Amino acid sequence: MEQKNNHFIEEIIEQDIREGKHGGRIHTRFPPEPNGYLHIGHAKSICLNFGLTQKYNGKTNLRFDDTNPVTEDVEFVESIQEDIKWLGFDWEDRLYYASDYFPQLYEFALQLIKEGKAYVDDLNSEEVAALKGSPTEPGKPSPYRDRTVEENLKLFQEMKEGKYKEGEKTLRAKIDLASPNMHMRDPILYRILFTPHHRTGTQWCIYPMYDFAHGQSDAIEGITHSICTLEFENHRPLYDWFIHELKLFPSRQIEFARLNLSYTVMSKRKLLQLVKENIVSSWDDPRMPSIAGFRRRGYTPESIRNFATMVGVARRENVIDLSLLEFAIRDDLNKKATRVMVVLHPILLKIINLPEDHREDLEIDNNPEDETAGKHIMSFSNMCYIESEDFMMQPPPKYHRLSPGEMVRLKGAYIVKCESVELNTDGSIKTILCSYVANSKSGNDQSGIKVKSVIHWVDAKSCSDAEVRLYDRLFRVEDPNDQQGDFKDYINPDSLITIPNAKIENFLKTDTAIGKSYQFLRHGYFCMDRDSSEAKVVFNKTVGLKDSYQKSNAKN
RNA sequence: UGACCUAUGGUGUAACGGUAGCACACCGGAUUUUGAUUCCGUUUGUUAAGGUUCGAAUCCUUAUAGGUCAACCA
Repeated sequence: MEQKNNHFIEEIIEQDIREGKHGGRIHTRFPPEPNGYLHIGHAKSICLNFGLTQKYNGKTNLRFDDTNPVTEDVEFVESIQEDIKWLGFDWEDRLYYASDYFPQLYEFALQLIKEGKAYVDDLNSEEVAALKGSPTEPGKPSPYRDRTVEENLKLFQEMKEGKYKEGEKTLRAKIDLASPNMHMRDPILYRILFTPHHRTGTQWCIYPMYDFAHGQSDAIEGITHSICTLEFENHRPLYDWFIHELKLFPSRQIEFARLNLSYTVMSKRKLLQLVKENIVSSWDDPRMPSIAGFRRRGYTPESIRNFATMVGVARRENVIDLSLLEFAIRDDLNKKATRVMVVLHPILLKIINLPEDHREDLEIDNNPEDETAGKHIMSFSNMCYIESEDFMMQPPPKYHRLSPGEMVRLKGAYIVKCESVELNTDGSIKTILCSYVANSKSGNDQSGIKVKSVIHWVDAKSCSDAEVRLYDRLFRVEDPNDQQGDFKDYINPDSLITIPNAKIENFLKTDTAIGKSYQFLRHGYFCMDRDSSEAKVVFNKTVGLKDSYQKSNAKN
């Protein structure tokens, strides 16, 4: 899916190339914190960063911004790498960690102290906050702001040696307490933390703040275009201050608007809450907007990359319609997915003018969109299951499916006519009794009969059972963040409906592998879930087919 | 009521002072052995008011609305 017009970041890059900035070199990075799984918003950023360097022949680093050992974990380091690879991007040999730079960052801190531009503060967090002022009032200096260089050097050394407790001391930059930008009011550079780090263990007990690590990490790696989301815009003057004071490589930070998707939440905190409180089964629950969730749901990397292109890159806040993502996956799977027949809510149909022992093999197209996809065999007898909603005793107007006296085609098989029904004692339908039109065989129809509808079916004598999990949007409201009360009050109670005994054609039992996508004819796209076993196959609904009949019904 | 940022159909996103276009959604129609796909078409928009200009979505001013910032989180 090519985009014709450049977005604003491409414009900046092309101008830099024209002007020969950094010798025309383009180098970006994707800098996740390993404290959760990646979500679709990260996917946008990954596609942006790696996509840009593919387009302009540059390089993209993967760098873990792991400056807070309290929340970070190797589980996330691993899942993040897996998700980026799955999306189809490669950082080659450029896997870095901000923690790799701890020694150098420490030297940077010493440099600032020696120049009188940083000081050790004894105030606790409440006291610091109290003196910081507010956006409309200037801050006040800490009583420790004017310590001598020697004293600061000694105290910072002692902080590093573990002589002080967590929270007892911090290192702060000495910038401007009256700045209208709160980030310039003597930001904290280092804090004391005794939690072991997932990579450096107990080697350090002082850790740089993100603001003191991120920009310098970019500079160390020679990142030319440091792309991040809008909320870091106010931090840029601080990063530029560090670059200037420490005389570092001048990476240029460019901010863009993060992705928001309707009917879901995107904050890591809220996603973590859904997992921790068992509202979803795991980080890769198919209802989660995590990359792992979409993967398990049956989304393809191509569809997500196309989606990322279609949403565009700009600087205004946005909420993308879920329907655009659904379009992207339907568009991709329509071209790729093998068509099979699965009956979700079966009702028995018996063909009365066929012998009890009739058996016939029919050839079914694997994909009418792809001539090279071939065919598969489906067996046919005098008994089959059809979808219960494809039959009505008293059909409403414009109902094209089966009802008494009416004809439909069984997809890939014959035209059948409903002659009567057999009822259970409670009045419900036990069996639909039909005659079939012998010379109407699919592909060789001599009957001349035109039917209004073609319905799917499976052979009742050879089909198997499968569990089918029908997924729908996780939230009932478009913007769960913008509601009264807790966002969890707006969970869609029907976001998962499990059908324990759907009827699947035999081919599907033997052909499938975990993660493989199919189109269940007239239903939607499904893929085999990792919960499948020999005894029971499980399918996840990726997305439904568009359904103009249901839509017109909903209107009436 | 501080600083910074943003404002184009329902949702996104283009138009680089010169015909407001594209995608999704929506609504019609054609085709169809998936009420799918495909194809065709309709409707819908420059936040407001001034200014500059032959000409403004675009430049300037003001207003309005929204976002970000006062973690020892990132």
